[in-house]
Amino acid sequence: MNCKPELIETHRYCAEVANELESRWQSAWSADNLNVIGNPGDADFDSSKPKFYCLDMFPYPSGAGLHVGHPVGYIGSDIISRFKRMQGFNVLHPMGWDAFGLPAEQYAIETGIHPAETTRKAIDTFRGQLQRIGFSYDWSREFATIDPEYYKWTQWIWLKAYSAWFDPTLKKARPITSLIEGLDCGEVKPTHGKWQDFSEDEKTLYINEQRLAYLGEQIVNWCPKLGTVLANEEVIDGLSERGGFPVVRRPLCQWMFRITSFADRLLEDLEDLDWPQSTLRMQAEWIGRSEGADIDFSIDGSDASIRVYTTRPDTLFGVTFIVLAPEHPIVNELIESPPEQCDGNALDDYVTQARNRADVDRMADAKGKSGVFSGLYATNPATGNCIPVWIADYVLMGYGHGAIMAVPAHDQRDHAFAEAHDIEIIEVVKSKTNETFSITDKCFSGKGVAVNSASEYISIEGLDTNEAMQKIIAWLVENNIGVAKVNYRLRDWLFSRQRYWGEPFPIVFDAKGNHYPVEESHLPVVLPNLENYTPAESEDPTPLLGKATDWLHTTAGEAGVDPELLCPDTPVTREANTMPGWAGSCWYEIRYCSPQCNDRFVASDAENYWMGNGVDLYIGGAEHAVLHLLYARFWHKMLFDLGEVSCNEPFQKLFHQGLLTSFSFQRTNKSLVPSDQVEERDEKFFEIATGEEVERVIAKMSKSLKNIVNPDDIISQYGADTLRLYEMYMGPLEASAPWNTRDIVGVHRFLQRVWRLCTDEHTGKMHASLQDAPDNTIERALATTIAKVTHDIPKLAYNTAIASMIEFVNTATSTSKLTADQLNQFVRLLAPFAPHIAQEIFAKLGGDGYIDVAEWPTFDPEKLIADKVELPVQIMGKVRGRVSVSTNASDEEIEKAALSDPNIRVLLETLTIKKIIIVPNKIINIVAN
RNA sequence: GCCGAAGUGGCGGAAUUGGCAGACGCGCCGGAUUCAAAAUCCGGUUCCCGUUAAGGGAGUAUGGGUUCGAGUCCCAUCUUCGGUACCA
Repeated sequence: MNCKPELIETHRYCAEVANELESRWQSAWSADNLNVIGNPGDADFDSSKPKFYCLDMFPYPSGAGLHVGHPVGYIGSDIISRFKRMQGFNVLHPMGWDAFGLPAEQYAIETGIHPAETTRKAIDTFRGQLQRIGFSYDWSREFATIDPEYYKWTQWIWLKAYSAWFDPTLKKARPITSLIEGLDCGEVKPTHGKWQDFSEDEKTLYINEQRLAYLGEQIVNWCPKLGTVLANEEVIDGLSERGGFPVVRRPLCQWMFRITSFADRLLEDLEDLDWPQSTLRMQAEWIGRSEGADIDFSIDGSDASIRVYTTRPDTLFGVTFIVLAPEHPIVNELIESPPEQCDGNALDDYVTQARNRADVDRMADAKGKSGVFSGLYATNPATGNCIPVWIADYVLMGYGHGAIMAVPAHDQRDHAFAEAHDIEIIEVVKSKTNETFSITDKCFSGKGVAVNSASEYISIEGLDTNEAMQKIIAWLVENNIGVAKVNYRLRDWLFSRQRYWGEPFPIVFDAKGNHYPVEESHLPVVLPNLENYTPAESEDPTPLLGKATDWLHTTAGEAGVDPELLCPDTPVTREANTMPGWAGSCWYEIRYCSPQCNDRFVASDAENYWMGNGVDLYIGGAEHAVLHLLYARFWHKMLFDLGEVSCNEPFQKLFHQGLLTSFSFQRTNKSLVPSDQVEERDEKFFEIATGEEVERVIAKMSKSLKNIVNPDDIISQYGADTLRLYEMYMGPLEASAPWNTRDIVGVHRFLQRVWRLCTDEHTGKMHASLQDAPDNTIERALATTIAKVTHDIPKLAYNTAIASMIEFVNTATSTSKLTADQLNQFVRLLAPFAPHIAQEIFAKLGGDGYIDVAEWPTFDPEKLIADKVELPVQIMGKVRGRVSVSTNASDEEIEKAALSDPNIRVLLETLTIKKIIIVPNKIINIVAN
């Protein structure tokens, strides 16, 4: 007898077999362009078929390569894409690279290697790793944001915004020429003065101020030593996170986007989107629309006044002080000539300190409620009372007018400040429900009834909050003190960076500082090479591209400025700032429709077909819930208004995949131990160095914790199909779950059993045992599985779909009565999840062509209905027995069956039946006592 | 602080509208097979009491409530994770 182990193992589904067949089919798919999809107008493209545009958030290709967390969302999108293809959809499923960004630039600073070189290399690594997982991307549509043919159009879109304004009457973006025409013919009035009286320079200035992309001053965190601007989170206590150098907050003139003009539409249009509730809410809160009033407080002994914004004008009688942000314009004047009661030096110190603190730090000592008295007094217009003006950093310059009317009785922060600085607290709103409430202990910020709210000027005494607000606003307007106002938290978008590795702006400046756009024919403005990438130490913010002097200084003609605007030999300076990382990701979903189009940013008919009502499914991490998704929506709306795209919203349905976490180990003092320094003994974990027991906890995958898992390793051990299946089987796609290498064997064994259903492991041949006549149990199990998988895939409930397939295979294995046709149907169900093994078995069964284009199995609903059903019988909600009845039995029959059950009969002997509840095909509950 | 999400066996997780809690997988236990082991196949596996069994009790973070019936609905509390803006 021959029992050499290697012979027995030869035809078992294992890593070698998986890897062999996976590479073989991947090559075949690629050679036959299986996943290349055409566009409307192409010879073999059927545009009468429904479309499904399934998009992944494209990755930033880091030098470290993929880890197993990256593919989670990609596997999810691949499954539904393959499913839709089998259901007869035209599926657009592309992939590309978000390739501008800081890490490559940092690396270039350290090594001198051009970011393009490292980025291209990283892209190759990523592409290779993704392809090995067997995704059905149409790689012919691949592009990177750093491709000049791509960023040419990023620059072009920016020019569109530069050449547009927001028409407040039509509530949409329009070409800037329509503004100029409107102003010239008097249809549009400037916000101040008469257009005819404007000088040419004033006119230009005014027009420039109206552009959707405009130059504005913004405060930035400048670190002179590092020669760079830092993000808020990179600044800790006024020092740079990297190196600990001083950081100053100072204004800088930069390109901005007028996203605030679109605030209303960005908010309203959220309603029609099929997005996670939590994300919709986060976007809405970020936009932060509020209704209230602007109110002017006159300063005593001066003609000037302070304008504040409030959401609660009804609390005007309770205003006992005013607070200005340290950055408020009046504060500068105070420092220069301090009033009598104001300590100018102390104020100067406070303002300097506050200005250089990040908002995060201001937030940190919320309890301190620091502030300085300004020496000024203002008048409360409702009471005529004289109230002090304070300066405190809990008021931010970036919101409202940088000044507030403080109502300590009804605002948490004002209350804390008043307590700290001994300022009067006057209650002006009484809660309708909580009568025993004491305003000296804490504030009441809800709505209620106005009290203490009458004076010789106006009374709102006894009015409900809403009525009170209306009445006081009417009075404010009548007396020219204030006006109703809608306010947004959203600020205009700062779009300049002083970096190298980003898209250059297609714009130049003349000697006087006037700006001129580069004409489309001269796009792209290509990023010049630099000798080295280290920023220069400097007191003034300087863009890195300023080093490329040859490129920087040119002539209008060479740069491509319209000769009618500027004589071609005029010397000009190029814009040396670059666009931020967000730029490329703001419109990539559009470009995928026709990535090779070179006469337009997208071919209209392709955009029309694929974008239709927007991307049908957009999968990506929740960390992009606000910024990326808001910015992309803004660009899309702008392009829609200007007639460049056909729909109003880019992403119809959005899904966030969960974070893939990993295990880590924690000492008793809560510090973490890298995973390679821990050993497992008897299901307990010990730190090797100390022998101390450590606790296994969930943590993010990180280099320092040594708990990163590389998909390549998993594939070489089990194959790509096992990796795909495991990542989807771990739990719901939207939930975070810890990677546990131990569990992978489960799905691998499942694939082995699938393999064994048709393959003799000794010979590698097809089983002769496949039946001809279908068995009823198997038929029903198969129908159930088809129903479950077909139902679960559109919900992206892959874990339960896989569980039902496992159940089917277990049934098929234990009965061994499967027919070739049943197996064929089953592998078609499996194909979206584990495409390679499914394809191999499909081919072995004599399937025609590729399984990817085979038909999705259907089932006869009749087969799902059993003729008998077992019902649990409860007495007072506890299961005491079970009866078997026919599915269509009447309530009387069921009741009779339940009461005649011996167990039930015994139990009921001492009880009186009050009621019997029968839930059809579910349960019987006898109410008795 | 505020907002959002979530707490179910030893572990990952199942559970249409309130209707048999623990599907499926891992791990563990037992059996078949084997000289033996691996692999495979079959069976068991929430906890407690019941020496086995029949059976009983408890149980979905905690404490209340609604209901014939609650993992699911309501109120309060605790814990964890994610987001963040002292937003007037």
